[in-house]
Amino acid sequence: MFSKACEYGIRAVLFIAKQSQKDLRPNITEISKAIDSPEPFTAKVCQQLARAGILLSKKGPNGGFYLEKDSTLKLAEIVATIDGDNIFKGCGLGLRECSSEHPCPVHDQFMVVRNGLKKMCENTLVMELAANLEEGETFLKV
Amino acid sequence: MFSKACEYGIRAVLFIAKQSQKDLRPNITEISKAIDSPEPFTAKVCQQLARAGILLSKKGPNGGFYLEKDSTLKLAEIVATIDGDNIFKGCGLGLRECSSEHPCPVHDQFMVVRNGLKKMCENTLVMELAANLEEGETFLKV
DNA sequence: TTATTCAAGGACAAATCTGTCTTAAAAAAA
DNA sequence: TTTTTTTAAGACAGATTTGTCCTTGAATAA
Repeated sequence: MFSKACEYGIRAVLFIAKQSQKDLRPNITEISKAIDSPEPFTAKVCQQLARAGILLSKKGPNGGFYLEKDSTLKLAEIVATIDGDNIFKGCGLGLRECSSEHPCPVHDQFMVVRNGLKKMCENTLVMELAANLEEGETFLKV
Repeated sequence: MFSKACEYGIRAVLFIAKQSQKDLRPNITEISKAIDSPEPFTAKVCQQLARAGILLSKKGPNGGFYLEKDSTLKLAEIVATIDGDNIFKGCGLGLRECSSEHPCPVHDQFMVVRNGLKKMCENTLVMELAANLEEGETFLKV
């Protein structure tokens, strides 16, 4: 569904969000340990998210990645930054032009599924998911 | 969402289904022209589907690929054969173990979307999609 | 000011996916 | 039986994704 980069990206952001709620600013080593991901690859993804303004970063001692405590970041923004929005908009069968005027054979069926994914990602707040994480109700690795 | 191989596979099967309804047995050249896909790559995909028993094939003059007219083939079988069933079952964030006992932070939300996709693919009959194609209501290329 | 800690960035390597080419083998038609 | 048409299969090549390594530069603390 999502690329590896996107999976790591979401997991990293959720960990960072959880730490940010505790006024901590994890560095890449801590992040990749917490989410069990390859460190240099995860660094790339976090850098990309920081360039896009999704994450904030601070260099030097006690630096790391963080989010504003009152961030209203949604899942959809992470996905769109890393994987683009083709998953939310593209044709399920790969047609360049697929619309109600020129539909592929599964156009209507896919629209329902894709819109479900889109709505879900747009309605899911990173900070809320991070709160559940904090309670130990959900997990970021294994 | 799906791999290129899977996109071509579905489009190829739908074209073959449509032709089978007319008692025709298209060869690879005709198939890849009809769905606008790279011929040798499409051949691989069709061979894979034939090996899996999804498609039937016949060698020699007037040979080609075909389906039984009363085939009850569903979209889900094509997808599972080419891309595996990870898209229907796997964790959205890539966790090896993700279940209600050990859920990732988006487990419940993804389950809804994934089940929607799964149900849709399991309920969609290739022969019905092919019928709409025949009416010129839907398209397999551009 | 200096040393340390960190993100940023670029070059590289491996693996997978996508796509091509060539040859073999089967089946029908001539 | 021979030729032609077709699928089948394997080796290869390019592109993309995934993952690694090394250097640079910024920021803080000492």
